Amino acid sequence: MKELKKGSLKFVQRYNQTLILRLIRQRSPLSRYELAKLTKLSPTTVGNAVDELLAIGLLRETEGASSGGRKPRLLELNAKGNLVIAVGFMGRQIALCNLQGQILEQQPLVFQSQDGPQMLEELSQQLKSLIDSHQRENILGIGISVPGLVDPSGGLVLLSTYLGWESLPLTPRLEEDLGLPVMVENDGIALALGEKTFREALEKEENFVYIHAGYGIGATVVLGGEIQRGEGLAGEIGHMTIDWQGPQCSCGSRGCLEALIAIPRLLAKYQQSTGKALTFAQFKEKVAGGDEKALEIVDFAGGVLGVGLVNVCNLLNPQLIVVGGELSLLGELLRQKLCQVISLNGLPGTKDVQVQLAGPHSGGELVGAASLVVEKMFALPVMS
Amino acid sequence: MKELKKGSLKFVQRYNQTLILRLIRQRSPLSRYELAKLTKLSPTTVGNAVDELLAIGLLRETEGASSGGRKPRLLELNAKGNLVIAVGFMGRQIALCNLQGQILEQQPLVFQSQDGPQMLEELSQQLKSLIDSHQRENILGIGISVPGLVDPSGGLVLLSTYLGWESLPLTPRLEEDLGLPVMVENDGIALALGEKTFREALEKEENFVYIHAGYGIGATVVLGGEIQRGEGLAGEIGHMTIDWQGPQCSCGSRGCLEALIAIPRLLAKYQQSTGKALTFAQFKEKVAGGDEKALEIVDFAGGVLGVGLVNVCNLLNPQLIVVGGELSLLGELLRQKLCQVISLNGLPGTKDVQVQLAGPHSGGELVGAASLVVEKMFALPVMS
DNA sequence: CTTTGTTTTTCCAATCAGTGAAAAAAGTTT
DNA sequence: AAACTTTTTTCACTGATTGGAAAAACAAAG
Repeated sequence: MKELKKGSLKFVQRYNQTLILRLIRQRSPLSRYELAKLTKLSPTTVGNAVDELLAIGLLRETEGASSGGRKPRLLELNAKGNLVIAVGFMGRQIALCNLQGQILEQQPLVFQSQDGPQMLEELSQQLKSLIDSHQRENILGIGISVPGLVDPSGGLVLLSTYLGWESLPLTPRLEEDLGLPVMVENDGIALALGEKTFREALEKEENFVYIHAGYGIGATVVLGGEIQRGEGLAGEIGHMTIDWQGPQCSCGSRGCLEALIAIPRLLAKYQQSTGKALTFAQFKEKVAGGDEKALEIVDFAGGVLGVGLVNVCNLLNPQLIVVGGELSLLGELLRQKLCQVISLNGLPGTKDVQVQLAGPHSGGELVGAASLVVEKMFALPVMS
Repeated sequence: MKELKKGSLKFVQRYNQTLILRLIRQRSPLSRYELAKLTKLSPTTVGNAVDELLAIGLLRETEGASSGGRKPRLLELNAKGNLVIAVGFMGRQIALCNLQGQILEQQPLVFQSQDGPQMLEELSQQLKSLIDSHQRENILGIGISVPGLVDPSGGLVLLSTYLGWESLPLTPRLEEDLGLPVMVENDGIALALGEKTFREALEKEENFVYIHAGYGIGATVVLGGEIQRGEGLAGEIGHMTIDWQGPQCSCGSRGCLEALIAIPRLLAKYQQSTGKALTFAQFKEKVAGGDEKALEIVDFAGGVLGVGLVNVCNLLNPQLIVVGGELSLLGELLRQKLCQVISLNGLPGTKDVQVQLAGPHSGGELVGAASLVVEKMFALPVMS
């Protein structure tokens, strides 16, 4: 049974306050009067909650135009005074974002030392100088996206071969150094959370799957508006069996998605049929240039990934699939093949799924990292 | 964005009341004193909530033994005074259950008329006589499990080819006739909900997948303690592609789970290799009798279903998989093959999943139907 | 310029759920 | 019978929401 906590009056207050905050994010600017109508809370309650949010500095008040009566005092997010630092270890970038997930400032994350735990010291230094160049009190927190296995609640990086980290208490150390809240997440989850957080303001997509396809293939599953982690390791779509008697995969199974269409496999396939060994960047150019063999391989990749997506759709029936990762750089061609396979092989009900590529507009790692902190601000409280 | 409702004081009260009710279900009998300690609510609050629950008749008070002080007045569920009627259209049975999901009385559901909407009238009659033979005020509601497409919130059966129903307003009609709350669900979901509801009292399994494998193959996904319906049609695991270039399936894809191991396929396979056409019941006996060809086919079915389960585990990483449906009658042999495939082909983290057969102990359709009503009683309220 | 009407915000008394401590009740043990 | 324990009830208090009324601020009409 879920660990259940008692309900209290304080909880109701925090809940309603968050409700108001979310409403303002979604449809700002709003007056107290409008908020009261929308939430069906009493004017008093709205007034008190707003006063508090103003005092904390989360909201900002501006004058509105009268529509024949007293001028409304419009409320909106105080974007300037609420900043978030985003750290992306995949792309080795660091950025300053606002609450809407817009990047205000960006700089590369550079390390003198080799990969390993000692990077932490340098990271801390670089963060410190970024914090000091702005007002510390305007910074809400720091979100970090790390490729690897992460324990977000403890703030640990359990294992990141890419960075040479193992059981590194990232969050506690930085929090002590910097005196600001710090949150870590796996890069895939951060990406999906970024999509969810900053899309939520616009539309309601409670059920979607974010696919990261590149050198490996993973997925992040969001159902009922919640990221689903299962017992901690959900989303390993890369080792889904598509071809029961297909080629052996490193995982022990046969015909896994990854064994068929991870980037190294595609490049190998290209080399097999043409004799040319390419990097992925070169391959991408071939595709853009209309190279026949390359297009064939994109078609193949789309076909296989499409079958994988059909499997996912049949099982979870999401409203949206976002395809990110390097493979998504292959562009519209890939997307169309995916849609084609889905509409051909999907079940009647499940194939109305939208397929989108996570283009540059779609945030990326830094926005995902920022969303770790932003989500907290707008998350409805749970009983405590 | 989720439709958000305001928080109110009344909500807190209802929430805490439910909290107490759930605690009593889980660890009854409990005294008010113990409840206050467990919930960390004040004695006053617990006292008031319990008084109300007693007044409604949901709880019962008994005398406890003193441990050196005043005798505790122990509280437990008032099982006798809170009954639920369960209707299972798959097995055509009707039953009277208590809040723990135990079946107290069971009778076949018989119809004079042919399949079709007119069955409803007869159902209503039979329910009426069952209600009249007990005290109406002791009956909390009626839960109905229907094979087919169901809209539970509207109480409609959208389509059930098996029963010859289409767009039938089942719930509204019965509620009008009988004056009791009625709930419908798809049979697969009801089964899974039954597992969830009556297991919750014992252990916490928030992430599990219920597989119904028989003439068709479906799944019900429970993540974070919530049944996941996606956009309405989740769980169609039967058309998951396992063998990319395998045999054509009726759905348009190739090598679907159903195309490989639905019961008709298994029987056909048996006929192919032995020339004998069997019913499933006969096939089951062959298996029990140790018939070599039959065992081979069970092994095959387990192998294929196992791959499907690995795919599910990799994606969702559940804690438990319950295999129900006719195929589960093949017993331990099948289960062991499934476990074997999972431990061979699963990823390191995801293969600690438990696999259980939904044996007769595991409730079944009627318990699932009953759980529709019971769940409502113990569900934590949401803001309204 | 004043009056009237509208829109928005603030104020106020009332309600109601939860709190914590103390009293009361009901036992057991010495 | 007295002392101690355990459990329940009582009571005065806090604090969040409520709904209505008053006040504030403004536009348009007279």
